[in-house]
Amino acid sequence: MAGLDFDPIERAAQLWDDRIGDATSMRLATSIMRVHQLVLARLDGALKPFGITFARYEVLRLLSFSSSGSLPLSKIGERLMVHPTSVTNVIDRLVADGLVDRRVDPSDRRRALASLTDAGRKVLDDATAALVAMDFGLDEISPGDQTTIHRLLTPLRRGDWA
Amino acid sequence: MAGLDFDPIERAAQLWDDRIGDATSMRLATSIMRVHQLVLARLDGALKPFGITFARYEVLRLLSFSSSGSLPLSKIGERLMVHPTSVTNVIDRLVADGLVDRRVDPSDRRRALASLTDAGRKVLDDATAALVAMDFGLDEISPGDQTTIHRLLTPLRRGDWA
DNA sequence: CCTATTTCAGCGCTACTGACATGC
DNA sequence: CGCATGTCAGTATCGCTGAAATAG
Repeated sequence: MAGLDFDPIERAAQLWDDRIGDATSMRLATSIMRVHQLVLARLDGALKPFGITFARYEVLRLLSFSSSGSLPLSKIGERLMVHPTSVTNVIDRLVADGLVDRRVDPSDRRRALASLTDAGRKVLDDATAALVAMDFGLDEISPGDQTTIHRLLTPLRRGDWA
Repeated sequence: MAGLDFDPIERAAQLWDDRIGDATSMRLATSIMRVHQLVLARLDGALKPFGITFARYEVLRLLSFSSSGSLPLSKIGERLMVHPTSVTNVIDRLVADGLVDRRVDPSDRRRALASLTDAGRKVLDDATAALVAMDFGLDEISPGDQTTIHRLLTPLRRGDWA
């Protein structure tokens, strides 16, 4: 299936180093693309039995963490760094599947408030157990290394908050 | 614009730790998703003036690195970990833009060989300069840390080659 | 009037499945 | 015939732009 007998990123990095120059950032950028593709496929695969994607899982989780139990769509987009139209789209599907309720905010009728249904909470709990059981697709990395990677990546996200 | 005054991933990790358990792998998985989104947007933004995406850039680069100057589409998919139908799609667009030539392999007429055109080589060189100038969107991370992250992520990709 | 929130239509991209044609 | 390579049709997901409706 794989067919390769070498690390394709390392190979590309060597050629880059020979012909172009320092390959450090090119190598990491390529790594990030591939690791994302790999981990996302694992997460979506684990969530498939529950009929949700990882993007939808993140919305369910965010709703379950909100103190009031509901959040306006704009807040969801802010927290998850998702475009407003994409939030509408994701919520639409979760509502259609009966996992989320949408209602108008009485205190500001421009707003739409989303909250978990009982079915949504059940799916969230089961999905969470599945993800924890597979260590979020990261079990080849030790907990210590996981923490290190997260810490070293944080400067990239610095623009996400004040 | 951002509106947040805290690290949303760190906030989610704290709540996770309180209510569910160890947040190490959940935090890194979420980090990977966000960092990918961020870096890809930077790369695609830098490549937009050249009319290509990062996915197409990777194909151009791979072709330029091949010793014979051309590669069968199946090989491209293998190396870049891209689905066969996606390879066809990407090559179609590169051919339409005049950056890649496609011809039948004389030695095995099932195969399609892709190679760079002169225009493709020019775009590749200019695009490479632009990406190097922006350090592949990773300039908030020191070269040493970039190397460390890449090394610690590698076990995840271990299944990509024998 | 201006602004904030959300929705809608539409476009572009990538991924995948299943089916198919072609050639080894 | 089986197998490999590639294409096509169709579906799903997400991302964005531009425009509109509604409400503060």
